[in-house]
Amino acid sequence: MTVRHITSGSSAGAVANAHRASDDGSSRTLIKGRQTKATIVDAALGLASQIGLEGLSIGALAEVTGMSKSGVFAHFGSREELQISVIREYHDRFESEVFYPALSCKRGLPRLQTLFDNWMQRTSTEIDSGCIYISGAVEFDDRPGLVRDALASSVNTWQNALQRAVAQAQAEKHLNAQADPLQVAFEIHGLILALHYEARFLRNPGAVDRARQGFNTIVARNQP
Amino acid sequence: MTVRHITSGSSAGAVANAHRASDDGSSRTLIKGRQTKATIVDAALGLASQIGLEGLSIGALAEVTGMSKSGVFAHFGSREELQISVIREYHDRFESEVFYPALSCKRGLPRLQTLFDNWMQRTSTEIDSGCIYISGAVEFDDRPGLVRDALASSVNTWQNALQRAVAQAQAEKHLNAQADPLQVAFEIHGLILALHYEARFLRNPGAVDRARQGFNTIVARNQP
DNA sequence: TGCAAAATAGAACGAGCGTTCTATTTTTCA
DNA sequence: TGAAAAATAGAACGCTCGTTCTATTTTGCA
Repeated sequence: MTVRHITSGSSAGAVANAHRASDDGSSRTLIKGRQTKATIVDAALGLASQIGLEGLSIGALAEVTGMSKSGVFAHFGSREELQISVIREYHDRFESEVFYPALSCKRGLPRLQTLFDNWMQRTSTEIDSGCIYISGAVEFDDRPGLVRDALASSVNTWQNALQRAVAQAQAEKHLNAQADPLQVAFEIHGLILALHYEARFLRNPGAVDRARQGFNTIVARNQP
Repeated sequence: MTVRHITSGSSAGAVANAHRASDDGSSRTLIKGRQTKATIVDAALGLASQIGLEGLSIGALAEVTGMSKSGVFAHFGSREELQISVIREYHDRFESEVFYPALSCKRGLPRLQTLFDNWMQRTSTEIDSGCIYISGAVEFDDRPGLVRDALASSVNTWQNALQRAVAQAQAEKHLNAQADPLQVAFEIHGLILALHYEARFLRNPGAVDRARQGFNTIVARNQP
């Protein structure tokens, strides 16, 4: 099996950090600064998952990591770059927790099913750490800029992967070829969003089963 | 036809405003302060629809309405009360734009269809004014307090109304009685959320048709 | 080991925030 | 019309924010 990266090859071009912020992934030696940066981004992702990318503050981050504000700041050069770093980190984790593991399932419906299960798991079981693809969309739908762009880019990448999985299930004759993969992906996305809404905001414990049943219905309806 | 209010009768008990903020709806004479408050809330709703309830600031509101910060503030006594007022206003408008008009359609599937259409309209065509039931859920899912409570209460009211409409469609033999109204409402909610996400964040113009098609599919599947 | 470079700390900045206080204007009603 | 009440303005508060500056410490490497 050819392991295909979720991203379509475009490496998004390593924007040079404005200040003296350490560059990403070029050198081989893992110097101290890089470790620290990783620690900060990890903490930032945890914080952003709870209170959102917009709620992320350098002061709070400094307190959590036990550093000074300026010490944290120096790694990014701006709050915007910090937010983008968080999005990149989330993208990587999403990829390695949702997308990659599904590649070991055989192409078609099994893989699609696993993608959905993994996705649902991320959305629901980690009940205290929200999905920044969802919260970020709400926060940045009216806020143009680099953060929004990074967010939309990651989401598009994932949506394409999902659509591809649906199309593959059709190609494998697991799903009816009549169906529009975009429509199916749209409806699946809706189930995840409803799950997130009901589980996280309304604290409705039955939401997971509802989402799963919705998925099963979609599959059953598009049986070849 | 008995016009039933969307709220289940509980008037939520007119919490007395802390300061000298004008009380709501008791007196008959429409004194100046009440008009001004309505103007402020209207502006606040517009602002909150764009940048969220959390993004709402009294300073910005003062600028928009041409008043002083303290002049604005005095009407509410706290930022929290301002946010709650905005939620109440949104609730009323949602009720009168989505719920009430559907009551003129005959009970069952026609009414359910109209509810969905109106709901979709609010979510999509007013493309530059987001739904605070959606943005608010993301902003307050980890923030306990009166604002969250007010939001959840309004959302629950509306969800109950939607579930009732589904059950009525079953009672009228327009939909299969086997189906679980909660499950159907969940899936419809997902369609609206996906519509909001794709139309507002991803700027995908085809989202309205996708949502409509999703609804039609749900109806077709649950045909008696 | 020593020296340049990188990483971090600490203080300070200007701005915006919600809120409080007091004064002043406007409205209401007998 | 005039006095009481309500509405509004204006200044100031303590706080937090992102950011900038200058030291100081720590690291990496010849």
